[in-house]
Amino acid sequence: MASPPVGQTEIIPLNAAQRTAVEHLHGPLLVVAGAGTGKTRVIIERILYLLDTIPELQGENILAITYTNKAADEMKARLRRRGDKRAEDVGVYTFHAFCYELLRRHDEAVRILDAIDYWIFLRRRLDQLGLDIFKRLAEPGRFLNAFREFFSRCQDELVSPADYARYVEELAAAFEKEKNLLAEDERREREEELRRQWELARAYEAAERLLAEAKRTTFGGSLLAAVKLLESNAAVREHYQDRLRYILVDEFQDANIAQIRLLELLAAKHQNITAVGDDDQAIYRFRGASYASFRLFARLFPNRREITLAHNYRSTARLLRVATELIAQNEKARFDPKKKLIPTLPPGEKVRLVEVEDAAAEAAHIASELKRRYERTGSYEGSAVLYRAHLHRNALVQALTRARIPFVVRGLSVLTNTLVRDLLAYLRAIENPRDNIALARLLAIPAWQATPEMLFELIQRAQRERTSLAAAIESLHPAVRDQQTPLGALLGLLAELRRRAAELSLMELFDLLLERLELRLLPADPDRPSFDAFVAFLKRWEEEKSQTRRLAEFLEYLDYFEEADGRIELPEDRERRDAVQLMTVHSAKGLEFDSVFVLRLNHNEFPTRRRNPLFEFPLALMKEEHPPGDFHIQEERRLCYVALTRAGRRLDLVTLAGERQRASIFLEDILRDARVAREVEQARAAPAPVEPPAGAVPEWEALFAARQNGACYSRIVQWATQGPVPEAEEPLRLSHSDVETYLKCPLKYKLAHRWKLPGAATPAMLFGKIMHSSVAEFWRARREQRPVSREELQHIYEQQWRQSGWPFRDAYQEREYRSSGWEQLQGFYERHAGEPVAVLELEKTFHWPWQDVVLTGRMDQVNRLGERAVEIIEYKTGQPRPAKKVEKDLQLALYAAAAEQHLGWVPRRLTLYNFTVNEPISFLPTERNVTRALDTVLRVADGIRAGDFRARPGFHCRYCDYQRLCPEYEQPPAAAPAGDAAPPTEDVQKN
DNA sequence: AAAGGTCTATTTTTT
DNA sequence: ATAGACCTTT
Repeated sequence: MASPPVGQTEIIPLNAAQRTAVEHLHGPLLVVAGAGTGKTRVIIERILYLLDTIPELQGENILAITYTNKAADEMKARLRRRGDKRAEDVGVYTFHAFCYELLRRHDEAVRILDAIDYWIFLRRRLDQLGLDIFKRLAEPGRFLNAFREFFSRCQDELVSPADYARYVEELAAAFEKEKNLLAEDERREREEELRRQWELARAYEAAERLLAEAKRTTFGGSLLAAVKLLESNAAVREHYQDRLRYILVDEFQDANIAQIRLLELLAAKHQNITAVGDDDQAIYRFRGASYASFRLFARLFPNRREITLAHNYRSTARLLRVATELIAQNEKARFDPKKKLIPTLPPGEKVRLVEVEDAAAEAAHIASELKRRYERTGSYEGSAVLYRAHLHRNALVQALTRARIPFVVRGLSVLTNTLVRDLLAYLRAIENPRDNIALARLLAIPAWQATPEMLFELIQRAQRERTSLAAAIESLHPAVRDQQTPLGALLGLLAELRRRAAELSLMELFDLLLERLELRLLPADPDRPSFDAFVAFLKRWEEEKSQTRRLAEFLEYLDYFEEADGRIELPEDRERRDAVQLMTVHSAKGLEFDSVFVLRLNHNEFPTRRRNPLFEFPLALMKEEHPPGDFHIQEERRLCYVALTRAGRRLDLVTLAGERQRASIFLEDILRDARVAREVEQARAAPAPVEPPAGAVPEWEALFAARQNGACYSRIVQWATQGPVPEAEEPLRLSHSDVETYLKCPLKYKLAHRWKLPGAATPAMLFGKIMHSSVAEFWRARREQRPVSREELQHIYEQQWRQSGWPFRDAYQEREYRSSGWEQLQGFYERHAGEPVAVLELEKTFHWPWQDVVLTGRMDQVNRLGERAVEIIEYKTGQPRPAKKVEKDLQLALYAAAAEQHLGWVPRRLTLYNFTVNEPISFLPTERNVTRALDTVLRVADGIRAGDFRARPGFHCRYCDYQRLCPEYEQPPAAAPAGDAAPPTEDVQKN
């Protein structure tokens, strides 16, 4: 428990229902135990009662199953406390740990891959998955998460690759029969869908085969395999059936079909199975939990006994009244629609419902409430803030940091920690001397004594000399070679470690790095837990996952890890009690707090908007009936119920009431009945205090002050948000891509175009360049009246590849790009080889002074159509866009304007030629679109001149090079805990 | 009322 | 990239 239990302690005697559940001896038992009714206690007491009552019963005859390791550990600890050997021997497992052990008896070598490692496993074997429709050259891993989720869903439902293939065969057969009766477009649609299904079935089969060959399995796979083993192997089955005389399952509402089948098999002989849970708290449907686990249990064990625990020992009566009213709206979907919690505590305070203007006001409100309570009680213990999605906490984290309120965030990746990011920057700069982003980060570490101005100067020089930042340092300061200057020392350090990287393992190299940096963290350092988690991650990789143990392989792994949305989480912080707990509602399940805030109770936030998976698990394969009503809202409502029932004495609900915000339907649920509404006190919070300037977190410098030791703690985020900016050249020069970059993210524009810090090239960009220059070569020859044969074009193309090289590591991607590029070029050749040449310009650049800016650009090709009439052609690689989108394309509209108003042409036609489809789209931009494009340019110019460079996080961040420098992805340093964090005892020398 | 255009935000999590 | 919500136009 995250706080001392407010409810029933073990001294209070069991109530009648609890006692009946504990003392039930023979046959199946279903315990429907609402929130706070002492369900874990019943399980423990029941195990102890069985051991006491049946003398010949051994610990190993009892199996207790939970969902999380944490729950299992807690149960073990409570059994151990009994000090009874038999109680200690009771098998307490998670479902997956149990299956894993079962499988390992038959194959010692089997290992389980978690979701991220499975993603990486598949990513490295993409070429063997037989992908065609679900192949994306620019983003090879694009569909892997969807695949992984789908495979896992299949396994939850006990559907093997062979089962799925059979299902698709049936679909195909049905289609064959009907297809002559179908209208043309419907037939085509069905064919299309069938091909997708075949590919899905093939990929599932291939993925499982690859896992088996590598002696790996997944969580879902291990469950399916365990069930198959028990079904097919009588000896194993009977062994377990004999041994397991009593089986108890906690949180049964979250069981999926495979887990229920497993239990059925294990309990077949003795039938002594106890399922405990609360269907109102079923919140894991999205990962396969059955719609109706309780109903399935009832069907499998018709002679079960059923007990309902209704007395709640956690929450005040008022609070329960509100929570109960909410969940009652799920009526149709509930196992027992009438179930109600019975309060045992006094009425207590009213539930508070507060309307605030926006996210900042929400954060400010919660922070000031917390502060008020602290002033009253002298502690932050026992308070939690719960939210639906991690994103909802961002403003709050800032507000709490600013207010110096200690807090612990669950599920935060240490990859957002400044120190960890710095160490990673060192590792990256060691591995790749041309990694400018990493080096920029390092330059902002005080120990190296660089300034933003120095960085800008270096960037300029690197650009002029077409080299890396590191090379620019050497050429700017020849003195660095003798390592007398701080920058020289930095380069020297990187070079030394780079030399050693060949012979040292990752951990050896990392230790050497720490030694050189003289990084010393005191046990009480707020960064200690993040640092430790990071080191544990490195170790674990080296020992369990790596082939070579070398830095290069690790960085490849880490890139994939991040692409797969992997997080390195802090172990749960049991020590820091005097802190507010921030977590998602999901991770709050099973916990209780004296005081709970639930935030963002808004339409489309909580409940979240409905979203369907890319690959829907087919209804036809589902082994259970679908529940009535709107399942999404029901599940979200259960989640909200979980949130409300975490609270003991105080519950604060917060909703945004800004102009475009609607309240959550759950608030309506609660307020609909006037008698319940009376238990809620409604208020409107004071307007939010004025926010500090964009992106600024003023206290960072103060928070850094305590961390002066070691050559770490980069100030790059402050440089990026508050530091000086190189003077802009006036008039401002803007290309279409500058404009688009600024619109996407002003901070990215600032770093890429004002700082001019170059990001890394991407495979897609390289491919685009190769295709463009191949075509330009082709037209250049044609313009000179030289016919070009297909072989010559191929020669040109291959020449381009040779010149560029492939600086990326993914050989599969290169192969695919290379062959697909040639195929596309041949399509282009078919179309244009015989065409008369009308090329007026190739790669025509322009600088058009317009109003107070200069518009720049480069037209791929301009064809002559008449006296002054021209066609402007742009070539594109990658996913084609529909014609409608193309017609509003900013780039082409600007080119049209430049052609007409600056180059003296009459653009008759703008053509976008996409290589992928080999189908040009031609149009003439409307007056309106041109005006709009030019307006956009002016708007952007205004923003730039006003110095508005706020980061705009979003979808595009995924492939943004500057993420490693971005304030949106870096947590402010934690406030040092008052008092006990002594300053470093020695002033560490800085290199 | 329907259609089309524009804006906006893109989960939750265990093993 | 994409879907859904919301806004505008017909």
